[in-house]
Amino acid sequence: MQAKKRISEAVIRRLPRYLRYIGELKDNGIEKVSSSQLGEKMGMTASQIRQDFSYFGGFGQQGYGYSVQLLFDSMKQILLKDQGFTVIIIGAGNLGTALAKYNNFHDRGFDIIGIFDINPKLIGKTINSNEIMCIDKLEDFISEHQPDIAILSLPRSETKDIAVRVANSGVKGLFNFSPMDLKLPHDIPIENVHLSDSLMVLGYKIKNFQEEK
Amino acid sequence: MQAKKRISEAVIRRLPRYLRYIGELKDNGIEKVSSSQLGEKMGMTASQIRQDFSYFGGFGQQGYGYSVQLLFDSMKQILLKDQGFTVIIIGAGNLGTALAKYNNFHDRGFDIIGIFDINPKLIGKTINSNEIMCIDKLEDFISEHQPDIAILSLPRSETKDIAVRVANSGVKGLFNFSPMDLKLPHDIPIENVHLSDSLMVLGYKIKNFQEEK
DNA sequence: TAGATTGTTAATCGATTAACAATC
DNA sequence: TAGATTGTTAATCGATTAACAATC
Repeated sequence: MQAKKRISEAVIRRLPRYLRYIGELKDNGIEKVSSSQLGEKMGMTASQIRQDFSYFGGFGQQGYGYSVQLLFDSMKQILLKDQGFTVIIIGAGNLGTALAKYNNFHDRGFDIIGIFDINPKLIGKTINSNEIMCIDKLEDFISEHQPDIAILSLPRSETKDIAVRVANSGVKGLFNFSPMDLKLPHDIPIENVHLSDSLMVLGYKIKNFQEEK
Repeated sequence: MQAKKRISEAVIRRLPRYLRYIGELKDNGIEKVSSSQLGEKMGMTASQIRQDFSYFGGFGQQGYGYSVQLLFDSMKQILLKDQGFTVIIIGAGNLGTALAKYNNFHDRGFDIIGIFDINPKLIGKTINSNEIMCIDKLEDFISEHQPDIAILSLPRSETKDIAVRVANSGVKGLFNFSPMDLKLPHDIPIENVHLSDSLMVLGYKIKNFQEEK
């Protein structure tokens, strides 16, 4: 086992991808895999896979490879808390609703336990057995249920204020969909999903695709 | 102007972020900015900003800095085609609908010109003046309107097939929301948005946040 | 002109890949 | 045991930062 060092952002971002591929192997009843087989499948070098896994202690056996089950369990343990994570969604517009109904979150260990909006027409409605609550109840709900994560699917203009409120109340991380870089006085992990940024990257690549060949 | 070399992925991914910040300066009526001012604002080094801009020829003047207007126009020109991009959305479920209503795409130069679904209950409905069409009409529509990009907001099981169909019909890039890595026989740009991967990264960071301090 | 700030080259840092001894 | 494949160290590659001559 390698000496414990800080895991780089690049490595962290590969972990969910490992989990997906290993889960697939498991679902196909495959019991063992070598770093070169997995590398082939994932389009990366065997070396990088072994290097990445070794940051967490290494899960393999020389001469054999990796047990898919062990790899899967280890990766889950690295990424999830024992009970998974609890999540609230703030903003029950189209995007918030879509996210509330998105089953992949639950399947990957993220449970939505509350949905909030300011619009009286939405409050009281139910999405996947979660009743939409008035945003006035945000602080009370958080202190009672201690959700780990708040998903912010709000208009840009509301995002900063609400982010400060949830961070103040003790939420541990933010998942932000507004097209802005949230800067808070609180030092907590924030994951931004900038859909139009991603689309622009795609546009750039399309534009420059032909001439690069 | 630096010799023309391949722009790295890292640089490309920063471009939309530059555009956002420069647009903000412009909206605030600010006329000039230096690399160090911009770096301060964006949380990056002045050196990186100058290096990045120089890949595209450099837009500044020694001793003065950068004209915000020129920077904005240049960045738009680098990222967008003259007429912007045309986009179709395939899959008008919750996520597809949310994306169809998401105004940021339009504001950034991406115009949605068609929406498709397989569900007869949705076909004929209208989202932002786009009527949802039956997926049977996909090929005809594409050959008539030549959209640049297809957004795939489909069930995982449908994604691969539809991706192949649109790529065959001449769509130039894919924006995929299914939790899988699309591998196609066609060599075209694909941008994956893996929401649960991002959420897992956030989970990991939350889990490891305290002990790192 | 003097001061400021660029664009670019060189130095550093970090991430990926290669190599190989350890060992199952 | 012999063959295979890991975990880890060393080498390479690429990206970021620093330095500075060019020049507005």
